[in-house]
Amino acid sequence: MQLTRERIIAAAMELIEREGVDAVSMRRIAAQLDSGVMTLYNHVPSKSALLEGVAEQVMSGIDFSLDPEASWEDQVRALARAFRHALRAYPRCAMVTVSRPATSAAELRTMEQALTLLRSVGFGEEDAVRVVRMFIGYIVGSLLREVGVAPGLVPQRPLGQDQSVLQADRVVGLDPSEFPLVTGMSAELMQRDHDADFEFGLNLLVHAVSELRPARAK
Amino acid sequence: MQLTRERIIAAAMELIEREGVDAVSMRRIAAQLDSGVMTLYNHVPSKSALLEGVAEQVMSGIDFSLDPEASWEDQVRALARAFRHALRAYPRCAMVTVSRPATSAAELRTMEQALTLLRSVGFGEEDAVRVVRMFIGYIVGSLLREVGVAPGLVPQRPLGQDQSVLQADRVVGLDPSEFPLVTGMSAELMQRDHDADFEFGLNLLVHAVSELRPARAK
DNA sequence: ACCTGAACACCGTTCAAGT
DNA sequence: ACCTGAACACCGTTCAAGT
Repeated sequence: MQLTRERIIAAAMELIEREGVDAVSMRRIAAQLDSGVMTLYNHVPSKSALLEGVAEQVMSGIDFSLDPEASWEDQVRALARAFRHALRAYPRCAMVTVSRPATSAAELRTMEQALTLLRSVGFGEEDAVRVVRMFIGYIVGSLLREVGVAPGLVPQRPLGQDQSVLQADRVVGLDPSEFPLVTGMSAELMQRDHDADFEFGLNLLVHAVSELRPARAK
Repeated sequence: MQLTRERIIAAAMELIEREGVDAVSMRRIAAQLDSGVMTLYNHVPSKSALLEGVAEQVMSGIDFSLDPEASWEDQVRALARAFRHALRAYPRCAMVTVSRPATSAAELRTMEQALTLLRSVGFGEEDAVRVVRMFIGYIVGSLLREVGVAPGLVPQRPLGQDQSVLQADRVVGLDPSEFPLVTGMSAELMQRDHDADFEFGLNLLVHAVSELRPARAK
């Protein structure tokens, strides 16, 4: 089968999801595709360009279809959920995506869509940008934690079977007198309904933003 | 001069800030400390343990001193700012920090402090955890973008002089008919007052959380 | 146009050996 | 207790050579 940029990106994404970014090497991808290492370079200029392709692939998974009948708050919610949904489809690839500058068309489309929505309901340029950034910050930050790589205690079953990740469950073993709440609430902290948590924060944000709007809208 | 864990971590942090995480290698750190590579392993068990040390160092920079006279909203704000402040002191090391599970005492202390504050003003266990996570999500997500590695358009002068980062300025060159707002607002999008942006979102969040509280407080 | 092996300048870490 | 060089099994990428 012919080697293509698409197949190479797909192989990289598979490998990232299965073993993590650190396991990705041009040599391993080539092996997986039954080709020589150097063959990859006929379709992809470098490893970092390949990872950029992965990022673009992840972001192109965002479903932008909005219900124009819905309230603008619901449209904001839908957009935020679509972003989150695309990232969650490939959690480890999503980490790669949010760890590099956004330059691809797929990434900019998200920004464009969000700005359009906010401008259309009366937000000024400056506030529109700030609100979008706040939502992106929240969505990305939540996902980082959820995937188990950010502050806030490691939350769930690890994605891989690496011991390095498994050992993260050691909230037990903390000094309860130093961390009474963390130890006492470890059940709360460890096993979470991430979707419910996300909706909780999303509602707070939408509510906050919705209170902000009328004051500035013409 | 004697080699110590502290000196090794400090050298790693310097290297990370100057050239980025990818430039960090045990060999380069050793060279910088005028020692053999293997000497490092007498003080640090592995490279990944070394990076965990970096993360702990970053998190230990959080200043937890709160004014007990202040309103709880102001205390929440102060805590959020202290977290952000510590991360911004070493932006590239902060990226390393938020990219790995939080297990160190310094990291857990942040969670403990935040939970204590929220519980003391009447939030239930579940809401306290959710609120803290929302703030962490926002702070971390904002910083990711601000440092220039997350979606939302590359914002500022790159930290290093690498061409790979410099080329990120190419919002010019986009098709204005496809991205009218992004291209039209590129000035807004590119040069930002990050502190003002952060305070903007922080205020919205605090306001949202403050509206949530009375409904549940006893 | 597409493929490729050899080679180069790097990695992290094990091990056996030094003081 | 602390240090270290050689060696091993890896990297990404250049280059010259093949079809």
